Amino acid sequence: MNTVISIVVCDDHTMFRKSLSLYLGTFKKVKVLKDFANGHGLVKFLQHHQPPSLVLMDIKMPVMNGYESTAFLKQYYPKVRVIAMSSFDNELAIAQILHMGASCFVSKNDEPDEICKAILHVHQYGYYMNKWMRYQQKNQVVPAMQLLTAKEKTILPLLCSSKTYDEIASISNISIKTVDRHRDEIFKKLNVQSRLNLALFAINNGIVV
Amino acid sequence: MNTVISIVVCDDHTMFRKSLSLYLGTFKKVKVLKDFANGHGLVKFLQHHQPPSLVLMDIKMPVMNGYESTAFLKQYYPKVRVIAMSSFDNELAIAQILHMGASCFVSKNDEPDEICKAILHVHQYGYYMNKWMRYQQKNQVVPAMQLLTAKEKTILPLLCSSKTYDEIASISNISIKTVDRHRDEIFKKLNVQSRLNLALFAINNGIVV
DNA sequence: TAAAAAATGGGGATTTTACCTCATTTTTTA
DNA sequence: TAAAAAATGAGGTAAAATCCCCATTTTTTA
Repeated sequence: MNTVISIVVCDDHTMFRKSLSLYLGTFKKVKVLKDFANGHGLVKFLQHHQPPSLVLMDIKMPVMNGYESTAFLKQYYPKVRVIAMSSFDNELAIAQILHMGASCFVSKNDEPDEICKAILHVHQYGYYMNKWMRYQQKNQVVPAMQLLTAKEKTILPLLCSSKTYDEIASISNISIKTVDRHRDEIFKKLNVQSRLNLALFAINNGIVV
Repeated sequence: MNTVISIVVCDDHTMFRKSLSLYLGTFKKVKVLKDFANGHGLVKFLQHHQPPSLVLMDIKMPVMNGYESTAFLKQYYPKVRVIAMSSFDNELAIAQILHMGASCFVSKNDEPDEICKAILHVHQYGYYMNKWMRYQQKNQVVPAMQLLTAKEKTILPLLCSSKTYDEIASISNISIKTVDRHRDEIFKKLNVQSRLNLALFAINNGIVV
């Protein structure tokens, strides 16, 4: 293929996003169409522009994170390939973003060269087997958030804040006892024993910011 | 001045570090000597090489973080200017790194152009007044860690883990009651009401990883 | 439409945290 | 060396969190 690969970069850190875009732009085969601080910018862009062939997607972003953005793309623009990026090389987070429809994952701790290979390979073959993908395939990792029910997912971020159960119950319009039950289930499913532990886990997985 | 500004970049994210280095290398006035994943790499480098005139220093890094690395540079290589960088634009963290001896702070959310200006200005005048520095000067921010005593600093990360007071006491070789007292003081000084709150604060300040 | 899963919430017990007061010893600093 | 700061720890209380049990209603799925 000699066509230029059009790319959009989504990452909340301007300096990273811009310098990576500049770097990628030095390759003849790649053209960075646009870059956004979160998925929302991309969504608005797609309303009036042709979609790129590929999106480099950070996982942890404000407003609209990588999980939501990837799910959106897969629903409305299924042909757009997504390569997920993250600074936390957490197997559950990787499993989650792949489950949302990402074609590949690269770590921000990888060499920049790795992302070039990923771009070229994903564009040509639809996948790229690096160490992260091999690990996922070998260990059949189940994404943590998959284990949680809809209600549990809404309770989770509240448990990761300094709100009391009283406040969480009030915000969620349910009784403290129900919050209690949901907490029980979440703890069991994610294998933690305290809200502090849960918060550390959630931060580590990009589930809460 | 027409001399080339020699720079070292310290940041644990390879992809960011490398692509930023490539970007900075495109400027005639700047030469990126070397880049490291943490302060320890820089320390080893300085044992056998001439120091750079400037270091771009991430705050949150494993092994040897930005605070420690800046303090080290100021003690043994006081002529080397440090520009601190971070993804969390936390005023207390900025105050802390400036207190350790950094000449300027730039956020990873700033435009890449901002770092160029900072480099040129710090190299020429020793300082660069951007919005972060203005805020610090205007509000006379006192770095949080400054408020804590030595013992409190050692207890802090333990409080941010899921250890019980029993375990913390055992690890620290003091009674639970003493842990209790230290916790009291830390909470008051940092104005938090729970360990979960403390952990979120500490993560947000790059105090714990 | 029947079965399964999810969401709801009451009762109750134990543990852990949070927050006081007070006092002694050790270390640091002026 | 005297004063100040830091580290130590006891006693006690109230609140919050953790972890069980149980059952009913609602929603989803096969």
